Amino acid sequence: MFRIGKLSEITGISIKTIRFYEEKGLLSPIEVDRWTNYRYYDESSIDRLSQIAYLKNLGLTLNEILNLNEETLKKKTKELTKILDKIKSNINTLSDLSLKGEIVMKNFVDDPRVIGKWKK
Amino acid sequence: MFRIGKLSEITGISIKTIRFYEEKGLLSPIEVDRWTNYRYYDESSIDRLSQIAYLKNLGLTLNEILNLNEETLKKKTKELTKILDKIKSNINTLSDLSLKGEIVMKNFVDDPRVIGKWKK
DNA sequence: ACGACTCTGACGGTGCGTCATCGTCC
DNA sequence: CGGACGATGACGCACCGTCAGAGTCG
Repeated sequence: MFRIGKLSEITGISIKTIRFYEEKGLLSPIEVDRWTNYRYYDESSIDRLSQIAYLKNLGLTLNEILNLNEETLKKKTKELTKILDKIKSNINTLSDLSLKGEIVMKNFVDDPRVIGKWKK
Repeated sequence: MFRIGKLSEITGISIKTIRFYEEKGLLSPIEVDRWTNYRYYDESSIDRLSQIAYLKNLGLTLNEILNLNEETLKKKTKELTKILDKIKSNINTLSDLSLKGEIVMKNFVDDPRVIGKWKK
């Protein structure tokens, strides 16, 4: 059993973040001293925290991690696939903008036209 | 000259958002009635709002839109490229997880091993 | 007893949505 | 005069970072 500072040191996850995860119901201390309110953890806490960090790194939100199931993963995969396409398209548009040096777009009332520049 | 509701209606951007952009220094009313504090806009406001929406859709943050220049766009392009790779890799990992039905990962102290499952 | 550690609580940042409670326009 | 419209202000969400001011451990 060790305290929050140790858990933070081992995992590289900040104390604040650990407490925040607790608040969200993601990770509970094994024990809490009723007098000092100090939190105590053990090896299983390291596992759980690792799991959270891992899933977060994959792009899951904390809520999704909280309600983890197969459905969650499939939805997330689809979601990421959409984002992927969007980003691809955005990268192309951005490179194009850099080349041309002007912002051409449709606004909500008129035809496409230049409504911004930034090159000197 | 028209008021904020009209601008919102034309652009499809919420009143709250328009006010928020103003607060951030992105878009100012053409005129403000000193007595009622009503904001008034014209055609150029529509252009500016279109521009903001367009750039935001490309993935720029409001701060980046505020300080828009070539450097910003190049940085953003690089940033998006990194994210693209990350998402690709995450999609692969997620599909893999869905197949296996278990969460295998390295935690911070031990070797890779299963520390989570979700399939019934 | 002293420094390092921990506690709770509050505010900040991003980009708004959503009330709530006013005054205003026509 | 009434209903739509506008104003300011505050709280909420996601995910924490960063104090501040207190108590605690070794």
